[in-house]
Amino acid sequence: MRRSLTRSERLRSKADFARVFDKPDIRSACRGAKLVAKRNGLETGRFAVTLVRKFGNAVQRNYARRVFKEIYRNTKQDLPTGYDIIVVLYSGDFDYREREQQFTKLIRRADFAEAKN
RNA sequence: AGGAUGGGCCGGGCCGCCGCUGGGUAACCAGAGGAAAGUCCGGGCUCCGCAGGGGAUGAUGCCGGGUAACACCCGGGCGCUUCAUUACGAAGUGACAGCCAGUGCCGCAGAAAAGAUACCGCCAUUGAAAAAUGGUAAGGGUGAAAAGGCGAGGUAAGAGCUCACCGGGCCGGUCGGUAACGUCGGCCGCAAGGUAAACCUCAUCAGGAGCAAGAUCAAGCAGUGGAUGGGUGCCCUGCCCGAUAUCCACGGGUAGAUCGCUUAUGAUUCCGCCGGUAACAGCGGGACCAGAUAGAUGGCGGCCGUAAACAGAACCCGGCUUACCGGCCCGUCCUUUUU
RNA sequence: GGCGCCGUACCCAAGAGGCUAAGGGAGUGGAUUGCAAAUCCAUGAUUCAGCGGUUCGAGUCCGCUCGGCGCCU
Repeated sequence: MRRSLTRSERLRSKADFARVFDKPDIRSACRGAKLVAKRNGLETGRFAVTLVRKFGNAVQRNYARRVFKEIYRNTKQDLPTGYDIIVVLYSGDFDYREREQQFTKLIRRADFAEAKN
C-alpha cells in the first residue's frame, strides 16, 4: 500500500464529520487527544484531524494537524480498513515522538475487533 | 577589544528518502511573511436604479511637496526635551488651526478663579487705645493657574508711574523665502488667565455595505397573517418602481457545486539610465512569482555553528501599530590595551 | 475571512471629568437562639482589564495592547 494521503482518503465535508460524531462505532481517549471512528462502507479508510477552539494560534494548529496526518500516513497499513477516523486534539504542546505515542495508545484502546461484532 | 545607545538590513542553506497543493497528456515546474498578525487608516473591486443637492455625523488640522489615496512618506518652519557649549550646533520629539464668534467648566484651598478682589501686611488721616476711613498691589499666604519678568529710578507707601534689558501686541519694508516663518525699522507700557483628546467655529474630505460582497446551477419545503407603500444600513429632498405588485411578521426548507479566485500585464517586481535635496516620478530592457476550501510547505537522516524567535496567504494593494531568536553594517558615547 | 459589543470587589452591577468609587447578593466577625434559619450591626477596591497620552486632576476623554461575547454563509 502506498504511504500517501490523498484527497479521497481525507474526510472533507461537514456532513461526513457530523455522521461520525453523531453515532460513532468506536471511541477512545488519552491525554491531549481523543479518537472517534465509524465504519464507512468503503474499501479504504478515511481520516481527519480537528482541534478544539482554544488550541493555540494558527501555526500551532496547523503543525499539530500536520504531525497527526503524517503519523496516520506512516501507520495506516497496520490499521483496519473501512473506517472514518477523526482525531480531536486538545490544547497542549507535544513533539512528533509524543504524538506518535498518543496515536498508538489511541489505536490500542480503540479495539476495532470488538466493534465489528 | 568590550559595553551602552540610536538607525538600517537579513529573517536559514544544501543533499537524500517518504508525502501534500496548483499548473501540465507527461517529463517537469512552482508553492506563505517581515510582520502573512491587530483590523487602526487609505484605495482598487463588487452590489445597492443614479452616486445628484442640503443637513446630521465622523475624520483631518503649521507650510510646501510626493501619491490612486491616506491619519502615511519626504523636505522645511516653530515649540519642547537632552547633549554640547567660544561659536556654528547635534539628536530626539510634538493631535502643531482658532478660547477679543458665542456658551460651558476651573472641585478643595484661597481675600479673590475672570471685565474680580483686599485676609495678613505697608502708608496716610482720625483716635488714649481697640479700631474706623482712605490709598496700595511691592511683600506674605492659597492654588495647577493670581492680570508680563528682572533691575534701577520714583513715592507717604506703592504701582509700566518712568527708564534699560528680556518677553508680548500692532503697523510697515522696491527685505529673504512659493509658503509656514524669519529679519529689520517704527509705534504701543502692554485691559485681561487656562481649558477646544469641553460644546463649538473655520477650512478640507467622506453616500452605504462588504468577496460570508455579488452571480449562476442543483436539491429541498407549507404556508398563514398583516400593511400600502417600497426602493441608498442616519434624515430630508430629488428621482424610480408598485396592486397578477411590493414590503413586513410568524412558520417551513437547504447548509451542496461552479464562477468571483489569482497563467496574474498589475499603484507588480528586478536591472540600467535620467530628473529631483528627498519622498518619488520618467524612460528602456527582462521576469510572470501561492491560490487552498476540514483549508496545501511537513516528517526522518546527514552536513554547514546548536537551526532556533515572532509567527501561516483566504479578493487584491499602499501605510500605521504591535510581536521577535540570532547575526551583520553604520553613527554617537564610555572603559581598557597597543602604536 | 469580515462586522459589531463589552471588561468596575467572589457574583450582579451604578457612577460618565473633582473631595472618601453608590447599592444588592455571597463571604467573614459579632448580636439574637437550647441549636439553626430569618433578622440586626460591622467589614473589605493601595485603584476601575493592562500600558501610554491630554488635563491642575482620568473609572470617565484619546490612542495602542490583552481578554471575553455576539452576528454575517
